[in-house]
Amino acid sequence: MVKKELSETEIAESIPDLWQPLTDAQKDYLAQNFTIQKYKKNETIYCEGETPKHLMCLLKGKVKIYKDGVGGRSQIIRVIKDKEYFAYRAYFANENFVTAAAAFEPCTICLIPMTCIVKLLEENAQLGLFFIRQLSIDLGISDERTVSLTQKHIRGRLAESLLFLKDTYGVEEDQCTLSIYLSREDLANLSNMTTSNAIRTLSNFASEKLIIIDGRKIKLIDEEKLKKISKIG
Amino acid sequence: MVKKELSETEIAESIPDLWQPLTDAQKDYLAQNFTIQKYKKNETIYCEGETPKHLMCLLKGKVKIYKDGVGGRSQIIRVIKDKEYFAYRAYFANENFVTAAAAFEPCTICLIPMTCIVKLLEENAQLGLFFIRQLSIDLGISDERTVSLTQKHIRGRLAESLLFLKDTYGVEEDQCTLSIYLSREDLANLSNMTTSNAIRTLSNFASEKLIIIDGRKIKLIDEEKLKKISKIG
DNA sequence: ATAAAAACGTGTTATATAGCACAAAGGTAA
DNA sequence: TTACCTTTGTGCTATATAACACGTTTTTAT
Repeated sequence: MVKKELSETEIAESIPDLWQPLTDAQKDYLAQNFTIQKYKKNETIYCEGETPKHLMCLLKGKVKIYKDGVGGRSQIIRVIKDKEYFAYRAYFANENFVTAAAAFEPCTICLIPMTCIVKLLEENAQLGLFFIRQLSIDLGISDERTVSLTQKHIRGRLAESLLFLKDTYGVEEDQCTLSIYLSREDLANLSNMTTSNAIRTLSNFASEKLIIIDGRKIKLIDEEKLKKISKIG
Repeated sequence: MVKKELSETEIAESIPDLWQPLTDAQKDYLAQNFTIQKYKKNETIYCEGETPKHLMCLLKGKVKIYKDGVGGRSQIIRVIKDKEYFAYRAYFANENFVTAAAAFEPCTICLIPMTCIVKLLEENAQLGLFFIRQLSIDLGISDERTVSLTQKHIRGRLAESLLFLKDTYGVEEDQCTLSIYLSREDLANLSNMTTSNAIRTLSNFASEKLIIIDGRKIKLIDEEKLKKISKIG
């Protein structure tokens, strides 16, 4: 494995939204206080109940935020792609984590102590607006998701998840293969259904020529139809 | 109807969390820019799809934030009690409303143009922290709720709603009658179930002596048992 | 290379909850 | 009062989806 250390500048370029509103002194302060951490595939990043200490920025990889509910069933709440921030909500709400986070793939994460962030927030209002915007977007998504997951039928929920994965992580060069290869179980946990129903429904979509499945590789063929299925529930 | 105009000071006292971090000049600015609006019982406050323009602070009354989903089913996303702020999320996310709001009871609402708020935010970092905190709390609740509504069984969801209503709106002098009188339909929409199942489950709780129902009046008798039912799903 | 363990796939059954129909009660308006 | 509409309540039926069991394939570890 080639391991290249990321330079300070490279880090900064990776996290422009947060970095940009800062003064030079503030940038310096941040640069002196972050650490880099690597996580293996499927490794837990934080657990439910733990006390949040750092703002995390995903520099490389893919992360799931999930919650274990009743009867061992797990629900994926949201997913993180590179250059996104996470793990800060609970700190701001003055709570322990109510969710857990794990790496879908090998990840590189930049950690910044929340105390540093709060210090910067007290002197830089633009930074505050950055978090307000991010939290507002996430809250809207969460509200939409509550209704989708409770009211749509299985086919609608799975179609929605497939489209959502395309939106979030994009596709490969062929423009239709999802760039993320999830297990059937993760797909089920994302879509609020059992693993067997995810498998069955995926097969149905394939025989209806809406998608092509090759192991964990999923090609979206008829996106319009999938959107329709997602919409009508 | 006795109509008493609220004085500036009274308004200010009603909204301390937002008011408190402001300088005198900022308070003055706010005081010159708010308006008061009254809404009748069941009146719509804003609709899905509309463009948000004002921060709203509920001075008096009770409000539901809801979303109409597939097949005419409505889901109550959250409820607002007096002295709480709402309607600002969509503006910060630069979206139109994805939810609607309506008055459970006659309401008095203070409206502040979001442009004013943004102006204050740019010069007052403490105010930013207020919104960050509020959004963070709401996002946590929304995440918890997603899992509850999808994974718990009917009894668990209804028990949770009853306890939630007690937490939010409190009880009357007898210490057990919920201070809010909801229709069975609203109770169902809060708990993600059909009206008939809300009625049935409520009756079951009553015959199990967990609650006493008298029309829309609900007394919580065995709160411990309700908590247990809510927890195990 | 081989064993062990995960993940995947499929058929069958069980069940929670939605859907529907209809009656009774309560509130509202003329 | 009468009529009317909404809300509440109840029984029955239909159905979507979970649960289970079991075989096959793929991945991982030794």
